[in-house]
Amino acid sequence: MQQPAPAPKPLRADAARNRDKLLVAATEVFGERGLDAPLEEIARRAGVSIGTLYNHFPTREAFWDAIFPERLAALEQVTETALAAPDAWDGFVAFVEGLFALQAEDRGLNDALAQRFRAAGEVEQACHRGFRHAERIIRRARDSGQLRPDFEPQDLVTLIWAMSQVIRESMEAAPDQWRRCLAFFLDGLRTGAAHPLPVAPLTQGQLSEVMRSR
Amino acid sequence: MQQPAPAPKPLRADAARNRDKLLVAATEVFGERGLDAPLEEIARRAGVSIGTLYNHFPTREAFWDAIFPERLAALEQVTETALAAPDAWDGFVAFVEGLFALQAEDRGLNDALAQRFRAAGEVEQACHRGFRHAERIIRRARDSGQLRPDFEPQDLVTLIWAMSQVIRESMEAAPDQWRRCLAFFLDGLRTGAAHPLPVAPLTQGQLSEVMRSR
DNA sequence: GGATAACTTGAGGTATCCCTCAACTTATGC
DNA sequence: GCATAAGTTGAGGGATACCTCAAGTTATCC
Repeated sequence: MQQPAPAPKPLRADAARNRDKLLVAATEVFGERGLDAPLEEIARRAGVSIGTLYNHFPTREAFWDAIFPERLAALEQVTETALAAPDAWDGFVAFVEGLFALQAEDRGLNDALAQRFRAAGEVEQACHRGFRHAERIIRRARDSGQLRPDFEPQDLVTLIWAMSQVIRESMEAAPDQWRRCLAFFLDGLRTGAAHPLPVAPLTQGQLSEVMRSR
Repeated sequence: MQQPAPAPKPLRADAARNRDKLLVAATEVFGERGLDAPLEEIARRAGVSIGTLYNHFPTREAFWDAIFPERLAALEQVTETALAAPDAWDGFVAFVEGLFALQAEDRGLNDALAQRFRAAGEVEQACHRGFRHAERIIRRARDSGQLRPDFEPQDLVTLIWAMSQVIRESMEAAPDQWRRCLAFFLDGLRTGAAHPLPVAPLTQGQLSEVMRSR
């Protein structure tokens, strides 16, 4: 029923070793320098020629497909913990804190979630699933009366944009600052803090346009 | 007492014309594409060779020094309006809204204020002055009891990082979204909304380190 | 150990952007 | 008008990064 891979094709021993070295290097390099890091740096750090890199990963995106599922699994862990929290607000807070903590650990993930790079394939799938789960966390917190009722799931996207920049800029000099910024933001998301909003949330169309570009 | 310019040197008529065309083009190009726009695009749009561009503006920063003082004057206008507001909180809100509205109009200014590029010379001076004024606006709003007392002037820097990314990402598809995001944030900055913060504000040292890098 | 398919290599072509400078053009003052 | 200083030009050299492919190397199977 699932037809997993058309032709798994076992790799030759040396090729498998090189693939692994490339993946390790790519994880490091993307994590440190972001998703636009030069591929040649990855090849160099893996101790492999640029040709071999392209042999195993014909595009930059192929790396992402190989790297991010694991990272996004960590995110799913965060999601589950959040949904399991006895208090809905605490769950919501745990979710965003966990999410941003992951982004703060990995510049590549930060770039990916901030939509600074067009996700495709596996990564896009996982993002969709993640967003679906986030919706549940948001609705639950709203229904409990603690998260302000006009905070829509789309607003999470905006929040991620905002925090991703704070994380990026303060990463070296003050790696915890994003928590302070988030705390301000969260204080504005409590029902008791809510004042009328001046602008409607992103529409579905705007959302996908925003995702499409770049 | 002031010794304004060591040698003003009147330009030849055609040179002055070219300089103007370059400034107009640079304002457009930086405004549309950000501070890392290719200089060759500016020369092209000015209808002038790349050599002439370098003749008038030997570095990218020279353009900024020529362009931004005017833009930053608009910011000073915003500042004054904010300080003149009868209500201190309204003044604070007017200040941040005015600031981000300017950033939303001009990708270059957005880049500059988000510290995405090392400012130097005139621009840096103007930023310092602007920050000094912002401090007064913040203190005034705190003293009035409306802005939460633990919001420090340094936190404005973080807020600017956050909003600059939101502005950049939503610029085309939903150019007003930043106002919604800011509204959430502002609701968290009212005294009534305040909960204890988990992290201390940026120290002076961290602040200047952050400014130094990139 | 040899044949063969699998894999690796890295020089080199493309592209973009930076910046310079020797040769040319033109405004200006006499 | 003409001499000259002022200004303009754009080819070209330097960097960086992308990606390809013909030639060379190596694991694997018998």
